[in-house]
Amino acid sequence: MGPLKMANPTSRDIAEIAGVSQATVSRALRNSPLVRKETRDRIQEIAKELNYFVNRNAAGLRTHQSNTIALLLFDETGGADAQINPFFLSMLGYIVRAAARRGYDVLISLQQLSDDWHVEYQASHRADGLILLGYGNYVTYREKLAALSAANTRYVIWGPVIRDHPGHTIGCDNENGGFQAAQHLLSLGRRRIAFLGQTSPRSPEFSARHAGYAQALLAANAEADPALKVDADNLEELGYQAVERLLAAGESFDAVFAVTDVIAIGAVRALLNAGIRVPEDVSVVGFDDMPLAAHVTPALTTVRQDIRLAADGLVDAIVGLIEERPVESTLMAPKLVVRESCGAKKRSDTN
Amino acid sequence: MGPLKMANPTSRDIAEIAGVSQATVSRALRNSPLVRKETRDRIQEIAKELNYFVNRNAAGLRTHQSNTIALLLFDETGGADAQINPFFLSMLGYIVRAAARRGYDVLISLQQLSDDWHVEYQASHRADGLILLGYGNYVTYREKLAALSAANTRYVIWGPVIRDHPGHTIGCDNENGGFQAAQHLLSLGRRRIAFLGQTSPRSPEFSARHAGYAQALLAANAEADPALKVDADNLEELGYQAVERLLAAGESFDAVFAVTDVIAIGAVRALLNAGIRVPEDVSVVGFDDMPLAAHVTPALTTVRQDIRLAADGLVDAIVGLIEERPVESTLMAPKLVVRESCGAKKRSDTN
DNA sequence: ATCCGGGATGAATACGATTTCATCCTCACG
DNA sequence: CGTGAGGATGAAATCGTATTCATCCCGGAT
Repeated sequence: MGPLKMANPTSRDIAEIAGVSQATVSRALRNSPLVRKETRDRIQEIAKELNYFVNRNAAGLRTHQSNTIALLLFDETGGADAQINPFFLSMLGYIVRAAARRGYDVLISLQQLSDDWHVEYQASHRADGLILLGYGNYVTYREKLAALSAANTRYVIWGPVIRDHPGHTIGCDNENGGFQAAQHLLSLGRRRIAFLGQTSPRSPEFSARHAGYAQALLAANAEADPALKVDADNLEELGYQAVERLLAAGESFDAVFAVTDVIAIGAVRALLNAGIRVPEDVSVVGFDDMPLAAHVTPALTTVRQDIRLAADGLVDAIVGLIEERPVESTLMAPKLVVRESCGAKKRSDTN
Repeated sequence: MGPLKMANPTSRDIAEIAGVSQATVSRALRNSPLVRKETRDRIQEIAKELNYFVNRNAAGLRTHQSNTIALLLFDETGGADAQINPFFLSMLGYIVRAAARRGYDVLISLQQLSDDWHVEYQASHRADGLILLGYGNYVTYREKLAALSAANTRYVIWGPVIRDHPGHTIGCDNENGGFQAAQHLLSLGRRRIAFLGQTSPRSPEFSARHAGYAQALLAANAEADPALKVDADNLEELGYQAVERLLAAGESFDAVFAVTDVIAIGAVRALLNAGIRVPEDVSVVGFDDMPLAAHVTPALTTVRQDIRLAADGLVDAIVGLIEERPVESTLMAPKLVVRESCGAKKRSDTN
C-alpha cells in the first residue's frame, strides 16, 4: 500500500509489479474474460494506485482507432473574427455529451470555405468520423462531399436532406417549418407577411423555409408579394438593415417571418427603433429557437428545431457508421413555439 | 502521373515509390534540411498524389506529443441537460482559432463536479495541456488543482488570480469591473443600487465583483444596503426571480447591478413585466458583454471582458507551458460598455 | 495410466512514425 | 593520389499497446 509512484508508468511496469506479463495487463485493463477475475482485480488496483492510464497513441496505433469524433464548423460569414453561428454553438454541448456517452471524444475545428483539411482528419487517424455543421450552405457542397467519400471518410451532415447526394444527413423539415410559421401568422389575421433571408441555392435550407412560407400563403389564397422578400445573411445587423430597407421602400406589412432567430432579433430592433410596435403593429416569427429567443423582449415566437434530438441523431449516425451499422438519413419535425412577438399571447411568464 | 492510389498509404509505401528509405520520407515530410531539396520535393509530391497523411498515433507515440489541447468546461448549474454557460461558449471559437494558429487541435470535454477525468487527459497522451473554464467556482478548487499538479499536468485556468495557489491563471480584474459598474450608476444619480448574484466563497469571481461594487458605493459615501443584495446563480430564470423577490419584499431601488449578463437579462424581464421601465425607472448594468447583450431590448450596458484577448491569453499560456517557456499569470482589465439599459444614452443604433 | 480439452498466461510480433547511429559518397585540400 | 570533412541517405532501435499463437496446467473421460 505504500505510496509507490513513478513518473509515467507503462503497462509493462504494471506487469512487473503484478508479477504477470504485459499481455495480461493489457487484457485485464480491458476487462477481458480471458483473465481470471482475481488477477484482473489485482492488476486494476495496481494500475489505479500507480495512476496509470492507457497511452492512447499506442492503443490507437495498434487498433487503428482514435475514439474521437471531429466536429467541423463552417463559418457562414467568413471573417476570421466572426462569432460562430450561435445555433450551432448551442448544439455543441449536446453533441459532446452524446459522444461522451458513447465513449467518444470530440475534436473541434473551425473550417473556412477554402480549407481542405477536413479530408485529413480521418486519414491521419485523429478522428474516426466527422460531423459537419454549416456545410449545407455552400456551393461547393458536392465537391467537398465527393472528396470525403472518395477518401472513404465517415461523415454525417447537419443540413437539408437532398435525394441522391453522397453521404448521410440529419436535418430538419425546413419546408414544413416555414409553412407552420406563415400559417400561424395568417391565422392571426396577418396578410402582408415579409420574408427576411437569403434564398439562393447556396442556402438550400433557407430556400426550403421560403418555399413552405409561399405554400402557406398560397393555401390561404394570399400571394407572396416579391416586394416583401428581402435578402439577408445570418447576422443580427443584416436583419436590422433588411427591415430598414423595407421601410425605406415604403412597403406596408403587418408581419415578418425571418428565416433565422438572429435575423428576427435584428428585425425587431429595427422595428422598435422606427417606432413600430411588436407585436401590436407587426408580428414577428423567427426560426431555430436558439437559447436567447425566449429572453429577448418581446420574447420571440419561433420555429423550434430540437437541438437535443438533432445532436443525438448526429452522434448516433456517425457512431453507427464508425461501427459499421446501417444508418439512414433522417428528417426531423420542427415545432412552432408561440411566445410574445407574434401577438397571440400577452406578455407574461413565457417558457 | 497515373492515378496511382491506394487505401491507406504509409510512409513506407511512399518510400518504395520514391525509391528512398522510409527514414528519408519521414524527414522529407517534416521539411528536414537533412534531405536534399529535390528529393524532398519529389517525396512531398508523391505524398500529396497518394493522399497520404501522417498517422498521428504513430507520430505521437514516438514523440510523446499529441498537439492537442483539451478544453475542460465545468457546468456550474449541474444538470446533464443544462446549456453551457454562454460566456464560455463564446470564448470557445477564439480559443479554437488561437490554438489552430499555434498548430494545436482542441478537444472539448464537459466536466461535472464529481468527475476526475481531467487527470487522465495528459496521462493518456490525449492532450498536451488543459484549459479549464468555470473551474474557479468550485469549493474543490484547490483539491482538483492539486491533483493536476501532482500528476504533473500542464494546465491554465480562466478565473480569479489568487495568490499562492498552484498553477497559472488568466483572469479579469473582477473587482475593478464591479467598481466601474457601480461608479457609473452612481454618476447617473442612482443611489439605491441592488446587487444580484451569488457571492459565496464558491464563486470568488462574483465576490470580487461585489467587493468592487461595495467599494464604489463607499467612495461615494453611499453604503451598500444588505437588503438590496440578492443571491442568484447564473441563470436567466434566477435573475428574474431575484427581482421578483426584491419587489415582493417591497424594497425600493433605482438601479440593478447584475453580476452576469444572463442574470441581468432575467432581471430586465422581471422589471418590465412588473411595469417598471428600464432604464427610466431603474437602470441595469450587467457583466461579461456576451454576444447577445447588445441585442436585447433595451440593449444592455455591461462590463466587457474581452473574450478575444482572454482566449489568446489562455492559449498563449498553455502553449508556453507545453513548450517549456516561462509563463506568468495575467490579470486583464475589464471595460464598461454603455448601451441603453443604464439610461446614459437614448435608444438608437448601438454598437 | 493416458489422453484430451479448455482455461489461464506468456512470448513475440505488428502498428507507423521519429530519431540515433552508421555508412557512403563527393569534393577540397595537401 | 590519399585523406578528411561534411552532406545525403539507410539500417535499425524505439515508442506502448493489442493481439496472435504457443505453452502450460489441470481434471475428467477412456
